[in-house]
Amino acid sequence: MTPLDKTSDRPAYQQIADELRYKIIMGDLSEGTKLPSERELSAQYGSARVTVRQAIAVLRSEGLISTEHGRGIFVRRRRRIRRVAQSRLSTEARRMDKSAFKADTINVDYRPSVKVEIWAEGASSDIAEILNIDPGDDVVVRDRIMYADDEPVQLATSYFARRLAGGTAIEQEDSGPGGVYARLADLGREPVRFVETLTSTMPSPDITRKLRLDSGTPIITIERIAYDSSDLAVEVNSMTLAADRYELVYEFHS
Amino acid sequence: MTPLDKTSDRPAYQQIADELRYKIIMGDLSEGTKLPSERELSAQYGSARVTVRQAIAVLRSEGLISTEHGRGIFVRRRRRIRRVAQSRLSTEARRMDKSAFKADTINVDYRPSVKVEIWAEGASSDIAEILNIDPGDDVVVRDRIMYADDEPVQLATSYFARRLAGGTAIEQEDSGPGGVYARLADLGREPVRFVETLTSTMPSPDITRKLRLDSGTPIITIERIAYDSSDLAVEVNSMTLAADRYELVYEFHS
DNA sequence: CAGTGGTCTAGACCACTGG
DNA sequence: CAGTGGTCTAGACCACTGC
Repeated sequence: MTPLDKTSDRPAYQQIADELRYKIIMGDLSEGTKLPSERELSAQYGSARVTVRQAIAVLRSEGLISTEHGRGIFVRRRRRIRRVAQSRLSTEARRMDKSAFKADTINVDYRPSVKVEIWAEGASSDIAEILNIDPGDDVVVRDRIMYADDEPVQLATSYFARRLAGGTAIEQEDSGPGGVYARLADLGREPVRFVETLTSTMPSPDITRKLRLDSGTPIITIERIAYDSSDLAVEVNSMTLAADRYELVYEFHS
Repeated sequence: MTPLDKTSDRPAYQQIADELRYKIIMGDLSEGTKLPSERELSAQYGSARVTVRQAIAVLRSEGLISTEHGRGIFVRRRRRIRRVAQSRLSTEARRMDKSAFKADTINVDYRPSVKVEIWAEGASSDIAEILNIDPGDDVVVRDRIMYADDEPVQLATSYFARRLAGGTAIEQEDSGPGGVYARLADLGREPVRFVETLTSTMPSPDITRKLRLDSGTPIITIERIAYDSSDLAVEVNSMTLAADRYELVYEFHS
């Protein structure tokens, strides 16, 4: 272990973070490895424990480590789920009766599961405008939490005009073979064009809790609008992904 | 101001963060507003300054505020650049002599600029495999920093087989009308298919410095491979975006 | 139970900003 | 210069984990 350079301008907590970061990136400290305790590090570096904690906070905010109360400090890293935008929503995929999310998880050997809640409510002005209905008109809301090996990895909330989806399997937890898009196709409103708008931010405490995020984990927010062949919007889907669990793939032509 | 609830399980620094977060989200504290100083907050809440600093660190890590040494604490928020994947790379866009990045920035009234560095080097095994050349064969590297109103918002590094790009304007800072893709088209290798793979993480200190990121700002990493009409890769482009400055749009068909 | 991380105090000094 | 955020100390007690 390199001792602190007291003459350096670089603050002690940064020097400590630098050294630990280097060891993690170089693989000296590999995934899952337990770091020395805060008190040990404090003694090793001859700094106050608060200073060591500052260094730990830096690395946690970079997503490199996670701390577990009463257990210790550990090096993080997890496999990502590969989400390929086009293939997952293809008509063929539906024929094979794979929901898009389940298809995503299979290629990395995760066991997928989904918890669904469904209700109807008056549409917000944003949603109403997109779905071409009047504000306050009822929409069917499908709210899902997606799990990989029982860990939550994605939240998704879809909105459909109730005028369209009411009385169909879209209002059921099990939306039937091929999922909701197959049901829209049954209604002659098969979605054929999709527009996804992505942003990435740090999560609010609410999202952190729902997705059980470690600190230092951003979220990716995707707003997807699905259009039918008449270019009318049939679904609005607002998704929130744990960024450390996903890799997104888009393909397009010039 | 609500006083701290000493009986609550919720720690003091979280209660302080909660109240300030609420005011920011509700708009009581609007963009750019200066917060009370740490010492003032410390007095107001009857807590040690370190505790107030902990609350401030929470909000900073959520991207809600930024601190400026010697000046104060301010509410953050900035407009995003809308990056539409397909239209920006269309043949028409090239005909209009708009580089993709400049087109992105115009729609939000930013003044775009780009700093370019070019060199040749032996290809890494990853790059070589994609570009279908031997490892160590020379590649032309175009390294760019993109600015919006003189603030860096994106880093991008493109790789081309030197066998292909050598001696062309691709090796020049100014790659000519329509940019490098037009030059590839001149060579009969026009890129027609693009695959973008996205991830989002927290930045390393190096990236934080280069993009002058506030803490609490994730980055989006995009790896793009461009293929010609024979489905051969002609360019590998590795991009790093300041996530708080961007909104990405993808459109596709089922 | 011992050992871990989580929270908190009451100070101190430094470095930067702006009048 | 006064006021700001940045760093640091040397303690203290709490809450959780696992033997």
